[in-house]
Amino acid sequence: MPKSYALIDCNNFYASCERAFRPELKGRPVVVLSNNDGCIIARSNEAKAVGVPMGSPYYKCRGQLKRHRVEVFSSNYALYGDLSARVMGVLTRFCPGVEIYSIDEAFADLTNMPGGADAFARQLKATVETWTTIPVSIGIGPTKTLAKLANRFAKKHPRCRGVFDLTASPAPDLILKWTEIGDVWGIGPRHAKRLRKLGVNNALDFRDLRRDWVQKKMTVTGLHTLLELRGMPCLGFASGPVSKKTIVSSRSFGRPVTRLEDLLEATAQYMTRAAEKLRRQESVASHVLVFLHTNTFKLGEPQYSNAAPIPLPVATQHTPTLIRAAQSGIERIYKEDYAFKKCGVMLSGLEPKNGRWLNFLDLPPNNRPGDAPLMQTVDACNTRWGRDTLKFGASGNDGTWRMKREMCSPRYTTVWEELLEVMAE
DNA sequence: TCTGGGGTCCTAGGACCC
DNA sequence: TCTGGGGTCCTAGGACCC
Repeated sequence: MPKSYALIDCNNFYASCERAFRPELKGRPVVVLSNNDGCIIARSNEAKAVGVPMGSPYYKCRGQLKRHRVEVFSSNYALYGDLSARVMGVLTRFCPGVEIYSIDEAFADLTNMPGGADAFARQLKATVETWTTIPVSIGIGPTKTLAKLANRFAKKHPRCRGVFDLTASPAPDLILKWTEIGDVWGIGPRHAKRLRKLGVNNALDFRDLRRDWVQKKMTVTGLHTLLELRGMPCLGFASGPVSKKTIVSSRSFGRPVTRLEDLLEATAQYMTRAAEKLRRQESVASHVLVFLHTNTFKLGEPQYSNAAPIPLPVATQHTPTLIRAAQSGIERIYKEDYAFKKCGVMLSGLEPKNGRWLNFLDLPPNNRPGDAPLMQTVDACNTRWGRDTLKFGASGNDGTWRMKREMCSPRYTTVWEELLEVMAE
């Protein structure tokens, strides 16, 4: 029985979020910057139309943005995360199976939808937009890769009005031919370049290649893409949350950092975030990795980068233990007289908190009876009264290394003090 | 002055085991 | 002149994704 997968994708998601509480920005060019106001990472259609490039450094296109009177925002993940949850909430309410793929995308299984997938998708799109203000596009295909491809087509062709069902198309090959090879999901810039040299210019050309050749040159991942384009599902569909296998928290600094004390503070702060994510998915970590590096864009300056692995005797989710491990790693690899740009932590060797083998090392003092209730209390307070209501002294107070966010919009939906105010007369 | 952050999967090669 | 065969685990690096 052939499947019908839908890919629901929010249009210009971060830019659309900035408009949610600023309706006067509709029809105006809007861009959103990465952390530290570094690069342009989201653009409204109007910003794309005036030629603002994706991914380029903000300081390089400041003049252009000003000339076109583009509205510029620092990224506001509190807002985007919350609006994402609302969009996903609508999808899970109406679709039988939903796989949340990223902050702005989800797959849904629309096989055997009464009334047909296309009609259902149009209704779904209208509901998401009415309830959240976020515009979405929906592509439907017999595999995830083809649903992605259909989604791109839905976005680019006004006649689709935001929804395109490849399984109901009279000429699916034409849609494949229209899709450039580099725009196929799973084919990145490297493979695209190689393929173009061989005259493989679009999804249709690729689909008709020999499978053993593709497997040899592009490993089984390339083979999966090939088969998916032929309509054979190779990528699994996971409704429900999937636990991460690694958790990373890292940031570039707002200014160059040379002092060990600042690096230790930042490390504690990042580990606090990583450990929160770890507990949220109810895992424990048995391995910590810390890393730091100088600014690789500064070609004239002395460069240094290093990483330190720290195996833990007992897998844990206890923030102070994880902070101590990470800081010991930083002390090991720190060198004086370098201007550091970034550091970070990674947790790996993750296992479910319950349902793993215990050993005698799990006893005190490695695992004290008070540790778990302490972390539960900290998490509960921070959930109820806001992030960092309770925090660890090791992460400091107002370190000047913290990131730059000079054009941040209010956290309209997650912080009481920043709620939208409306005048009624 | 100013260039993001967080993931996954695959393969090759080294270390180590019997 | 001559130096096995078969495994596992780990890490680094490449490629891709949002």
